[in-house]
Amino acid sequence: MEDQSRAPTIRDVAREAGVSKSLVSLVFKGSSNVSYERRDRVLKAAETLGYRPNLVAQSLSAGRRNIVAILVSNLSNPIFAEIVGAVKARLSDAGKPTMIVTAQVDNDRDKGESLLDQDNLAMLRDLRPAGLITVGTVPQFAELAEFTAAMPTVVASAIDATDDTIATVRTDDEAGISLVVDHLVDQGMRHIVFVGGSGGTVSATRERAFHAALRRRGLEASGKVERTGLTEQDARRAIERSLSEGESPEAVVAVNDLVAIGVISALEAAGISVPQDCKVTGYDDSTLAAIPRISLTTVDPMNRRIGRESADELLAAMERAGAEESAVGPVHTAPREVLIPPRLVVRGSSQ
Amino acid sequence: MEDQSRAPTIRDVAREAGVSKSLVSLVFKGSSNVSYERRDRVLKAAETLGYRPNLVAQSLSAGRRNIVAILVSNLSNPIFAEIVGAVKARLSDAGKPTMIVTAQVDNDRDKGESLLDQDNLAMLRDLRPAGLITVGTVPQFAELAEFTAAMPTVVASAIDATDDTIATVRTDDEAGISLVVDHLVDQGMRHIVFVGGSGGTVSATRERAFHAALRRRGLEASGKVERTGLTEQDARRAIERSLSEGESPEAVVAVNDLVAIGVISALEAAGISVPQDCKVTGYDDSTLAAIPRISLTTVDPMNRRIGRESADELLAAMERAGAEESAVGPVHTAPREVLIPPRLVVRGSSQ
DNA sequence: TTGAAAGCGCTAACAC
DNA sequence: GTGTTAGCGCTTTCAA
Repeated sequence: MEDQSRAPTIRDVAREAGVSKSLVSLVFKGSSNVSYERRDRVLKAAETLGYRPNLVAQSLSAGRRNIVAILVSNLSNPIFAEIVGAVKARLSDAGKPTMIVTAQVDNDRDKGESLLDQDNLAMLRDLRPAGLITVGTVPQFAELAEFTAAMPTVVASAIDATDDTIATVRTDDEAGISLVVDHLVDQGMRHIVFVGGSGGTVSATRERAFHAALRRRGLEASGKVERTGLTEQDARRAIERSLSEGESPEAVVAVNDLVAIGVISALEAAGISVPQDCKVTGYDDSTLAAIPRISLTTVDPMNRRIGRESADELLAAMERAGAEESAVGPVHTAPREVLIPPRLVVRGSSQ
Repeated sequence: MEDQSRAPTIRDVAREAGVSKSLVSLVFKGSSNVSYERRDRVLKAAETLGYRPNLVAQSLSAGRRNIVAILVSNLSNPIFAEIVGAVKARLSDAGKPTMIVTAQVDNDRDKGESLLDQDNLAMLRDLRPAGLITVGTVPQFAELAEFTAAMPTVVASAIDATDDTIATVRTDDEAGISLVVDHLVDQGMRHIVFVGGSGGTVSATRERAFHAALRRRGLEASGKVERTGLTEQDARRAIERSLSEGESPEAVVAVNDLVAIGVISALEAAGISVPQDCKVTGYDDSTLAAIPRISLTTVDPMNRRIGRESADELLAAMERAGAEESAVGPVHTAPREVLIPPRLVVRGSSQ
């Protein structure tokens, strides 16, 4: 048993193997310019000592930044778990260690305005990751400029990108909204209301898609829009208010599942039963939607695929960045906006 | 505008202020042994240069480890967001920067067995935080031994602690289960079934509490137990199976909200309506429970309070650890197991 | 191929 | 009070 009082360093390994520090470093970098015999000695020594390179020291020592940071918008959306899982799996396969940190925490003190977690960002910055993948809509995305300027960045499942050096991988909102609108129109629905968020690019995009889809079916006149917050409660209150002052719709296309559930709650509280009197659809295919008591027709954004392709985009961007250094001119290919075709999931709320 | 090509270092600040590196370091540490005039000069210089200490370098340079790590079990439970939010708020107030990382990711490749994310742990280890708070049940908790041995640790909302140097802050399961059992028995229920997980300390603890509560009401004979996985689907299937081979219960106490919802689904699929034919309760007071279509009677574990008190425990433990260094003998107070009294939330599923 | 030496940005004795 | 001097663990020229 070795001395466990302190983690072994590269120096310990060097001594044990009877070589220099630098040689050990080379071996762990996977350099090919090391004789087989010495590489073996080093590896053996590391093994017996239980040596593991110190990532912090690696980060500090200029340049070497192998790790990829995954910045998750927040902890309150289980959807992100799928995306992050897929991202991580892909990156692992490519030999890239990842670090998952959250961008923001739901602090009830500053209710409403969500803020970036500066502590986390500071740490991340000093760690100098080789690349960054943000998952979900990150508040104040522009504040990440020092990251996005310094390393390849991919935005997954959001429309945050502030400039065209950032690739985006997200659901094809147009296609998704089309799916539900067509599904409803095919059943004879004419007076359809879109319930979306009041701010945010996702809501805006889906709202636009809603109008486009109606137009395509020759129904541009009959589309109405209701804007609310993006939670079940907000949606419920907004619909309750709106019901009290107008006629009830034939069908509702909600911007996401949570809002859809709020809509259903409000409708049923007003004696309008779903789907008999009004059909409702969501977007996300969250676990909620599948619960029989809810049984919500929704759009599956294919989160795992979003994650996988985000990782691929980042890998490609990192490769490009690497090539650029050794090339004469910039080998820059414009980063892409990858739209993942979604899938309609029909359940009880719409038929 | 200063040179933006590289982040300013302590050296730049020292030069700008006309002092030595160490003085700058002292100022940023908040040492009182610095003349007012020089402190001011340093602060001014830092300001104009836009200097910010490099956390990685600080971590590496022995000893100084001011940051607290918050290790979140996983990304799929929104409950954790509340706890983490409260932890972070408290720690921030105490001037402790925090870093939130996830312990594990739902990787569908190793379905079933969830594993610790070794990349994240490696990074965390090398960062040498001053303290650790784990939130939720962390798989393979024993593997965190090198952390728990090296720094004050608090387990929030789980029963993971492997030894008595680790404090635990969690819901008082006994009290919580008592609340629901009493609520049901008071309504005349006699044949009550507990549906819990097959592994895991939380399930075991609540199951024990279930029996104790029945005993207290003189009903020890009538309690039955059904063990399943901890998801809605698992629970649904288990109950469907069990219904096909036995009589239906008067009431069900589920180990958590998700399981409760699975139970409700299975019961209603079998034509047993809730709450008319069978009452059901959950545990967690997740956002799900409040949705009108679900309207689940449940136990609110007071997550924000769990978070707050976890932070307090850690702060106390860190203080003790600090004092210990300068004291003659160990000033060790046994770490506590703090039980937070929960609150019954009565909704439609039980009345 | 290998080793020596100079840092990365910061902290912490130790002197002055 | 303030500056000097060693490192923390690692990478990376640059010679040999």
